[in-house]
Amino acid sequence: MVRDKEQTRQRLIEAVGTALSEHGFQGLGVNAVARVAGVDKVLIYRYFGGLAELLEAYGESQGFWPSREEVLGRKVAVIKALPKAERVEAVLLGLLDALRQRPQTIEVLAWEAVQQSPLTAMLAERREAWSRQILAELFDDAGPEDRPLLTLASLLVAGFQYLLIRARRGSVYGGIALDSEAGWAEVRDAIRRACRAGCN
Amino acid sequence: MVRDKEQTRQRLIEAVGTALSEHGFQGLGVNAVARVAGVDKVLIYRYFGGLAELLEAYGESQGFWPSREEVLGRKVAVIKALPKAERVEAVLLGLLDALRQRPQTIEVLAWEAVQQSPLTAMLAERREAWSRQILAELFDDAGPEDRPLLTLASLLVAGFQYLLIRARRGSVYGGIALDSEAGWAEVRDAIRRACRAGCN
DNA sequence: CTCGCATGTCACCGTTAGGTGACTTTATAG
DNA sequence: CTATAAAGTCACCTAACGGTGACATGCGAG
Repeated sequence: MVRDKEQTRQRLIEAVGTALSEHGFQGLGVNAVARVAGVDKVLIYRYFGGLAELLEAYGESQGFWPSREEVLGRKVAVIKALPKAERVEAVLLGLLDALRQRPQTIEVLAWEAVQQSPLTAMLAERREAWSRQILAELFDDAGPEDRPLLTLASLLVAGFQYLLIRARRGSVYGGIALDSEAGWAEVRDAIRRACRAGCN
Repeated sequence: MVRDKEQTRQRLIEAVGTALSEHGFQGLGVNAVARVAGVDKVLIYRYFGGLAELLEAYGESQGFWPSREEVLGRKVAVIKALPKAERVEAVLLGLLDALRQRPQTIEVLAWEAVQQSPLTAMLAERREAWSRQILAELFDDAGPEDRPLLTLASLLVAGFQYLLIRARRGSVYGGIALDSEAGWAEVRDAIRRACRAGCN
């Protein structure tokens, strides 16, 4: 044993991610996390106060939601110069690809969709704040007349997030092959088409 | 006590629906269902073999997935005469309204999205079969060139199903007010716009 | 009427969960 | 060296779960 409080805290936080990837948010509990961390569960209470606070720390430490750079690349200025519909397209496709790299985030999204608890409420609020921020940054020239376009964007995000959630375990949805790159190429194509519809 | 096997079976099946509406698929277990039915849990094993088979019976009894009439109204012939994009639009809007009337079905959809089990696999397969059937009936004239349109349709269905799932407990997603009729009107409008994009 | 079987009740088992108090070990300040 | 407080271990509690065997009860055939 190392007898180092900070390191043990860190191991617990990482164990949350591991447990999420391996067994999903179901079965995520004090006992499971402690088991994965190889640590006594009582330390969760001592160091964090409880599972809720540990999960909160996990949410802070990991940027479990992708950063703006991860979604947009480094070309924010380029994107801002595009017409609105193409801006939406760039954000959506970037977000899709970023999320596909983050199984733990998808797991949290699934959780959020299914359970309402103080923790998931916090995560949901953070996600909403994130989208408001993107909006403010990339669409500062948007007025009420762009509301339909932005609603369409949210609907499309909802759509591929749902597909990502189902792809964790299932392999096909509505004829789309979720386990093949070809299937996701079709999804990307559908997003592009839908965005073009938003402009008029 | 009534001492009527068939009636008790029926009460158990109905209790599944009640338990689903009241407490969600989480916490749906032998004990909970028996409690709601006001019946001893051992009867679930005696009459059905176990919870899985009881749930299967629930899936059969309730048309928990809406019928074609419920989605399309009685005007199938009229819809078939429309251009493809408008046909998609009619199906999607009909499905959205039908699902909004069926909280239990939405609960099952959430479940399906989150847990992979023999039962949810069966439900998922049934849903896929349903969509294949709609496709065959309404789009018998569709060729490979319509594949993008149908992918877009599936993406939009995924989108509003996700919104329906979140609307059970949350109230806002990506700026859309899920607890107000105005929010859903925006969603419907976005679906219409996206469908129009599919034709070219 | 009464006997037998179908119907329904009850008590109990093992397991797992969240949670807590009391214990042991180790680093370090004095 | 030693006292002490932090760090970590252990044993145990209650509750809920899925599941099962033994029991009580009422209906209907003979």
